[in-house]
Amino acid sequence: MSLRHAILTALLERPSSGLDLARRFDRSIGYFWPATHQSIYRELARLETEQWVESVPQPRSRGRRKLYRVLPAGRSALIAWLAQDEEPERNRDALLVRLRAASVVGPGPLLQQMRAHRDAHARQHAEYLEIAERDFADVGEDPGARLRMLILEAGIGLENHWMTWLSEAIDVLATLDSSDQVSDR
Amino acid sequence: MSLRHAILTALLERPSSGLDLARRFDRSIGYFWPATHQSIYRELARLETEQWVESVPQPRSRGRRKLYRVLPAGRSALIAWLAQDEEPERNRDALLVRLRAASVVGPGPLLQQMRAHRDAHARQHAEYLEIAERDFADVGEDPGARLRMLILEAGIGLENHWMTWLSEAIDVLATLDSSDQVSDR
DNA sequence: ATTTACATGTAAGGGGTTACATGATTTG
DNA sequence: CAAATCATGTAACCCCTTACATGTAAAT
Repeated sequence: MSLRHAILTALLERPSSGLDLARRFDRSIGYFWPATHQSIYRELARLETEQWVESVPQPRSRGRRKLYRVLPAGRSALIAWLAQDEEPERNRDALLVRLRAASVVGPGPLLQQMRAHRDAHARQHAEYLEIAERDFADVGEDPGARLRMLILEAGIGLENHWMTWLSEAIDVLATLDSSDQVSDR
Repeated sequence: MSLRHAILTALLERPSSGLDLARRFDRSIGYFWPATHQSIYRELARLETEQWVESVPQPRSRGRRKLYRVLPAGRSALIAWLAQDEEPERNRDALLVRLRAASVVGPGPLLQQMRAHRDAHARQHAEYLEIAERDFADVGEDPGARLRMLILEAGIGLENHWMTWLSEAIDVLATLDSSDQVSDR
């Protein structure tokens, strides 16, 4: 149930159209709460019926652009949501399922895939570092910026963890593979 | 689409009833692919109609216990799935959404929650370490065991990342809070 | 005018969660 | 035999994904 709160947050930072939101998600909040334009539009519609946001049609603009803005009730709801405490959710990780399967039926072409994952995480890591340099080089005293920087650091650490672990895992798998100790049955 | 493959893997490791599977999930595969007994039963039913598994009713046992076993088609399907490469999926993380919201409307009682999260991750970390000592103290040469150990190490590293990051984040938040630089509007 | 790009939406389906329902065997 | 426990299953709902559809303005 976090999409609506992510949207409220983004709209508080800057009133936007649905598509703008989708684009902004792709390079910030979407890193830890991915959302397509479809799900964003759906949620915006709900938020509007609940009077948590309002929309103003923008004539003389492309398409049927509408600008969304958070209403006081939406702001209150966001603050109320922050006050609820929730358990840490367990994340699903298909790669670990695959590795577990490999421990039973043999690794097969998994080594390749883990290299691809390692590279993907390395790319994401690099992207985060770029953002850090570009947006947070001199974070200063602004508390909002320091919190956003914290979030980015969570992402950096996470990618770093996966890069490190995947490198080690790849080494182990390569050894097992070459020594042919894992057969297919 | 990984639940079925997680189930196939678990059943290959040991033929089980649905409830047994659910219990085993809670202390192994479920760490990275949580599943309730309901979802497991549903998936088992599907797997059976596809002839990927078979079930043998167990009379003289409690309830209407059925023992599930993987059929050759299921084994092949699992191996085929291992051969497909998939992109790393983006994990959703509500806590980071909350932190982002906090950067806009103020942290409120978030500090408390982050302490709770830190403790929860510390507990999970400790649990993983126990498992490592109990089950992998002398992992030896068995390739299957080494792969399962790798998976555990991924979990340990992950929990470690969150413990570390949360500790730092808590420090930063505490500073911001006490210096009252984040107001509620 | 037609095409391209922008912008909002609809529809179908999948997978998971939660709450509830039912059947069968032990236990007291 | 009643209650507790084990075991399987149903139903409703929610959110997300994917593919498709429609409307409006700019570009050529």
